[in-house]
Amino acid sequence: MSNAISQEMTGSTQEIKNGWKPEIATAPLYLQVAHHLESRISNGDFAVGSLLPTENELAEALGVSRQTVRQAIGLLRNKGRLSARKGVGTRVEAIEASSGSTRFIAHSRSELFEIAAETEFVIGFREMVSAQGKLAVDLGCRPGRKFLHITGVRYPANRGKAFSWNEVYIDSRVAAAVKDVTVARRAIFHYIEEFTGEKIHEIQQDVRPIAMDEDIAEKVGCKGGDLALIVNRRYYGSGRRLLEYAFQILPADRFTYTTTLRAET
Amino acid sequence: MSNAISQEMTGSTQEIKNGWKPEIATAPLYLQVAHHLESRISNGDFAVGSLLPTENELAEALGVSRQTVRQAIGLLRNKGRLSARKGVGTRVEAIEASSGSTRFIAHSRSELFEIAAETEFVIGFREMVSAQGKLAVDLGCRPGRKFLHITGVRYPANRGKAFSWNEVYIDSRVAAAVKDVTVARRAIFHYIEEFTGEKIHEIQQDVRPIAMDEDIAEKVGCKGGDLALIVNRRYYGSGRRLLEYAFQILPADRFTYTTTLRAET
DNA sequence: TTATCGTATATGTACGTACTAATTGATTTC
DNA sequence: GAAATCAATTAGTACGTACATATACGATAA
Repeated sequence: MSNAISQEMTGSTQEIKNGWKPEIATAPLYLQVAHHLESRISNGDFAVGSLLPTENELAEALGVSRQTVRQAIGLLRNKGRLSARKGVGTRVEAIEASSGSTRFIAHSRSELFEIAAETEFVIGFREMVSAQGKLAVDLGCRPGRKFLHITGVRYPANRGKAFSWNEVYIDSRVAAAVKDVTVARRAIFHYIEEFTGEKIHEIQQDVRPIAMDEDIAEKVGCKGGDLALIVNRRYYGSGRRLLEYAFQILPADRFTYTTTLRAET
Repeated sequence: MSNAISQEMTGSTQEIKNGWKPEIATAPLYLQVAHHLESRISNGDFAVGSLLPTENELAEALGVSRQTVRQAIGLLRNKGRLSARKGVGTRVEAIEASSGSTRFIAHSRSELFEIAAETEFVIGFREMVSAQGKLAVDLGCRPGRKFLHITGVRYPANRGKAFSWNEVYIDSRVAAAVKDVTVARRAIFHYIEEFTGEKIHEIQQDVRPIAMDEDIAEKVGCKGGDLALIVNRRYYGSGRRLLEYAFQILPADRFTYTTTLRAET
């Protein structure tokens, strides 16, 4: 054992470069390394377009094995933050902010967190409902199950122009998780995870075009009949129990759904 | 060295279970294992919902290390074919064919291959064009660059109802790759890769809603003004050279864009 | 009968080594 | 000067080990 954690524990005063110091056994090491690298990138410590230190250098500097560094780099490559080429090195990539329309539809669970953190969901209405008919079908449950129904508008964190209309259905068993929330600054399912201690393992998301409804259009500042995207999400806990169902309506002229597909190797 | 490749080379007649035998050093081992597992899944050899043999069993049966098996399983987990739980095992997951509307928008490079293989792109029109104005902007190149412009309709492999209108722009330097193609049964960028020997490393894709144009509507069998999704794709070779730009228009009532977001751990 | 406590088993994490292969840049050669 | 060659560098692949941790199940005790 020669990594920085044990050094920390044995009271060694040797300082790891750039002030990094591993946590005390919360997250796995490769995740800590990934977060560390990510923050140093957004710090500008590793410039976009430049090459990262080599895997061996990083491993030595952070006091972990090269495998662990590779695992961390692998995560960031999946997210598009890094790209690697054999014989060359690992390059810091720009986060594509493709032409004007910002990315506000998530491609991963962690991105949902980030988006939610940058926005505010102002809850305007809430009631308990019993799933019947189309709703029961949408929720994939038998009629009669109780859900907390919440509606509201999502704003950028700085309270600019509203950008989406949101409706959320939460399983009554976990609805207490949001009973005191009037303005959500985190993802709703984050509240649920915190409340139950259980992790949302899977989120199924689908995107469809619709024509904007008259009164929803008014709430998000556009005209009825305008083109929009509706994003449906189903949140499943362990054993594929549906804990939350939500949909979101985004004006099409403001938002585009962008993805980057990469070669595996 | 005790894996099945070396056994093969030394002429050992020992037969690996289920007729698997590694190739002679073309693809990396973990990819071969991944493909092997995938084909056995679609064979029904590993039933959906059941647990795979343990990593150690697979490693021994295939004559590779557990690490290699894990790498292969990791790929298939990313694709959603498998899911693993600590202390339990690795489960074969169903490919979600969510309620009626088939998935015809790719989420990964390999999925583009698969979709293209299941469909036919019937080319109806082709000409050389010089990028000007909006096209130059869409293509992100300076005006005057030459492209081969191809348009046509994409059908299911069995030649049922048309399902999308397609337009493709190919960099003139590689346009020869498709000069003899009138019906494409593979992805266009696959022809380009074959022609140049260079791999398309990155594909950027964005999805937006539009109202269906009158004459395009006619070609895919729906009405003008109907809701549709337009999928733009930019194909980049090494050094982010744009080699191909394409867009595709899909009737909204037939197709939904579905994604599954999973927890990292 | 119910609750609790091991124990076995599975994946997850982390380390190590060794070698392969793509790329770059300097050097040599024509 | 241009082309071929070689050496150094860097990520990729593949193997090994060991231990951590979540889960299921059976044995035991209340």
